[in-house]
Amino acid sequence: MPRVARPYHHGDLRNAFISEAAKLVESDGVHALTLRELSRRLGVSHAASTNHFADKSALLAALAAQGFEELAQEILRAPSGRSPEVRLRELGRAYVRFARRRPGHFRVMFGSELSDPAPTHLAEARARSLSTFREAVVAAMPEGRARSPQRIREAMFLAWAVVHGAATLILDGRLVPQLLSSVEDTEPLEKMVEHAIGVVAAEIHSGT
Amino acid sequence: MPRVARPYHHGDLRNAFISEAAKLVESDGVHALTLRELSRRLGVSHAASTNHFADKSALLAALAAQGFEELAQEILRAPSGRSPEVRLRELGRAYVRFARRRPGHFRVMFGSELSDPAPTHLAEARARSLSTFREAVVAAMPEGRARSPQRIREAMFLAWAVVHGAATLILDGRLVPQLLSSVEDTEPLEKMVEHAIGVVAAEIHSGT
DNA sequence: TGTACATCAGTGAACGCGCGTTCACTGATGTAC
DNA sequence: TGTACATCAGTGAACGCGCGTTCACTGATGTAC
Repeated sequence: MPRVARPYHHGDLRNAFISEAAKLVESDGVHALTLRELSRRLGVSHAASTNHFADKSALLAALAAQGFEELAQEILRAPSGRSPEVRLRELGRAYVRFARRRPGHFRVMFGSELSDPAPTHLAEARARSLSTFREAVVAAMPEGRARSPQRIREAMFLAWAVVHGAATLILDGRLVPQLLSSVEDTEPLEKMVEHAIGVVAAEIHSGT
Repeated sequence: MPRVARPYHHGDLRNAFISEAAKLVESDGVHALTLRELSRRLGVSHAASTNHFADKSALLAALAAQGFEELAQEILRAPSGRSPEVRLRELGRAYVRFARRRPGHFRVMFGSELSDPAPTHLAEARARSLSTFREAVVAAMPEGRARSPQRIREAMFLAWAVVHGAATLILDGRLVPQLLSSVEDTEPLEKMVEHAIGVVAAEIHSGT
């Protein structure tokens, strides 16, 4: 018995909605994300999503939570065997790499469309990925009194500002044409990111 | 003859629309910005804006252009008498200060709601403020071969990523509660910003 | 200083549109026996 | 292996809503003489 072209049951519509949402945000921006457009793209009636998401904000929260989980994984996966400074650089690379690989997730995670307050699972996933980031930054700092609360805050802020700014400018296409001839011009971009991350990692590691 | 409470003619409705738009974006986000809501707040019929803006995107463009003009002014106003490194720090401060003073403008200027391609006056204002930024960064670099195109790109990217990341994280309230106990907690925030800007300015000035 | 008149800057009703959400429904799937 | 039945995951029509935009209109303002 041959499989019908469009089975009544989708199979994994929940995840299909999430990943299609990420694609849509990546190509058209958060403001273009509607449940009806997603349903259209998935070839499903526009009421189908209610079986998987209570409402639109639940879908956004699921997408963001998935993003924070993956970001934490990405950070944890950064090689830790080598020197703290190298590890810190890996951390920064991981953040920017994540943003570039999952631009739709990133935009929603750090956009303003999420409902406030965030549902528990999202708040937890976010807190978890930030803790992971924080721990990696602290580990790269010199020991002793250089790890005062003040110093830690400054290091965190510096590291976060650089990687977040880099990711944001890249995703939003701000570097073209002033700093980059085109978005495909990936090699000079890598060099700029490497340089910025290197400066920050060296600074934090030396702990001046 | 006493002034009527609501004169038929507003006086400067065009600018009123722009500044009310900035306020609305600041408090409720870009997605809450609608012509009808602005009209409501200004106590004017919802068709009144058509006399001043062809459509909604024209209003957004005007708001963004005004923002870029002001940002360029802010950068130019940074004291230039002192050392290049000090001047570079002033530049960074100016960028972050602008974002905090005009959060509504900033969000629209760097958001994704602007029509593409941008109208000429907006494109020009944007290019002008970026050039101003770039010139200030280059001026702070050591002379000679340290000013190669590659080095300039790297310095620009580093400086921009830090201030843009800082501004974005602050405006989006990302620092609370991990790095800041509350948004009003302005003193530790100033210190973090100062530190980050100082690190970057020193790096660019020394030109390693 | 008055008057005629063009232009400017508002009003308010109406439009079509796409949205999120709800609802009764039905086909598909899983399970107990 | 077959059957009865509960549950799950879809459909499609309908809803009310707020939006941007258009339109004929009118009151206010500015200007020529």
